[in-house]
Amino acid sequence: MATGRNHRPATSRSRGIPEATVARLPLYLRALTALSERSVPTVSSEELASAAGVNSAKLRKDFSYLGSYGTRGVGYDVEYLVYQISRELGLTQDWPVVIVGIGNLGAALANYGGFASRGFRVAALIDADPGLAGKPVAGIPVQHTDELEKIISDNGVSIGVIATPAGAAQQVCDRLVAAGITSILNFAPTVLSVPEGVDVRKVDLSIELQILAFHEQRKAGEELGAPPGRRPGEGPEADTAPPAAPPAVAVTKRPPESGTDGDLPAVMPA
Amino acid sequence: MATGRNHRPATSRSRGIPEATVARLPLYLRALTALSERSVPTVSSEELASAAGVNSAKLRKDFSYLGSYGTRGVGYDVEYLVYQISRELGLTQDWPVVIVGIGNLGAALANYGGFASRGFRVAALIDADPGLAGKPVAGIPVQHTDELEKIISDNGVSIGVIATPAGAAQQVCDRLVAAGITSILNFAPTVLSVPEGVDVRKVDLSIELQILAFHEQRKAGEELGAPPGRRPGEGPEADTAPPAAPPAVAVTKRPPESGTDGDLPAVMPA
DNA sequence: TTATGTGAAGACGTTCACAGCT
DNA sequence: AGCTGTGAACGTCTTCACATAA
Repeated sequence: MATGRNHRPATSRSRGIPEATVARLPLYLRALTALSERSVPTVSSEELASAAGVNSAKLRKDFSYLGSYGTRGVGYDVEYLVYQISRELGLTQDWPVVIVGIGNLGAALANYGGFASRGFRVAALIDADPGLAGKPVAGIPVQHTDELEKIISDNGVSIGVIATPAGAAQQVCDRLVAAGITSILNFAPTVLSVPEGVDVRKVDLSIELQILAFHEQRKAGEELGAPPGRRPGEGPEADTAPPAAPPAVAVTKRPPESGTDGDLPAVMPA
Repeated sequence: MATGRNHRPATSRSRGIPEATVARLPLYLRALTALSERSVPTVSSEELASAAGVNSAKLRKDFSYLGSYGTRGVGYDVEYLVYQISRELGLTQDWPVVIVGIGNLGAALANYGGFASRGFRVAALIDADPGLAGKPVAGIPVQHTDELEKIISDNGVSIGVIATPAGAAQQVCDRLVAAGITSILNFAPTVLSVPEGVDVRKVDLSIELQILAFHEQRKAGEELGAPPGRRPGEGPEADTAPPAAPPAVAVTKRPPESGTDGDLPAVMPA
């Protein structure tokens, strides 16, 4: 997943819903919402599972953690399930959200339809660039970073989205946390450190691509009838026997490590 | 995760690297690259783990799948590890990527620094809007969807990024796959169906926020000294005893399901 | 008869704790 | 003396298969 935890040992508390299940509830909810809009009254675990892209046993097990909301021999009532899952996820209440860092990505997030439609409300857009201040993005005027603390406390915001460059992320994070935010969605390619009790999830483009590249590489290898598990690449690789010893300055071949630029999300400074 | 699988039973092939480990390699790589830029020659599992935000036992176990690249009593050679991980991930080769759907999000992706810096090269930007055709985004001219197949085969592209609205995603996906793409990173909030052998990973904003909301809701409950596992909300909830029976049209209270708009990424049509 | 709900089995992932090198 | 590498223990997630209910 393009994704980070930050919790107590997962299935922590006695009647707690497993983390893996929580992560799938939004998927079910989306599929159910689509059915609801088509006025489909009931759905079987098989049908719903296929719409959500999981298998039906998993789906039934997931739902069993929420309670017994189905009817044997029939299936699940769509409207009822939509409501139960929404409530379980906390979407029956309103969640004001602030987005910090209004570059291309921040603007994309601000415009994101899925926000408004599910209990989330963009309460404010914040950027460090004074030139942006006052300019509306997605109909919401951008405010300057100086206002951050005030905005958060005035609006009772508890969820923050960080879409700044990597270099600014930890600092922004600290201010958000100090201002009372307890859940953070981080788009900057950095590991954020936060105090106990604050949740961080990360979305990291570059990581996702690298994972794809890994599998892509394997595919290319298998095509050529390579022995299982090892792609052909440039020889027997992790050469069973320990490498000729970690050389002081590598067996390199790598390009000169492409400057300092590193990994930044596409944004203006914030 | 913000993230989806699509593989054979995970640790499939005999000497295969566990999926969970693969997902962490990019994290280690980033931390190592930072050390490399600061010319740090070696690093211990403890230090590196802390920089990557994992614990050291996990990191050592992960590395053990790659081979024995460390030196007991000393630690790991930074440059050497950077190279080994890069190679394992397939980043020593060049991966041309196409981005389909050049709205705010697509533009953000095109500008993303992390792309270029790690073996990925934006080979083309594609959008369905004829008005965009020819206009440069991040220095690359946008091309029309009609050219999709040609672009992919001419450039030998095997990785595609979908940043279109949900409605267009499956169709774009089908064309990408037909044109020969075997790895897809999907930003559209839809379940894509693809043939065997094609990898899909998804990044889904709305899902991440919903997961945060779930935990946020729990926190709010616990503060008030609620019994473990159940937030106070609006009564004893999944009321232990089966619900008064799945009512035909729900116990509702839900708002009128906020239009049809649903969940779209913030983009222009593509 | 049909489809849910769930124990039990199995696969996978993480953590522990220490043997083995340097 | 110090830190890696890894079996073994443990926990979590998935899948199976069937009893249970409509």
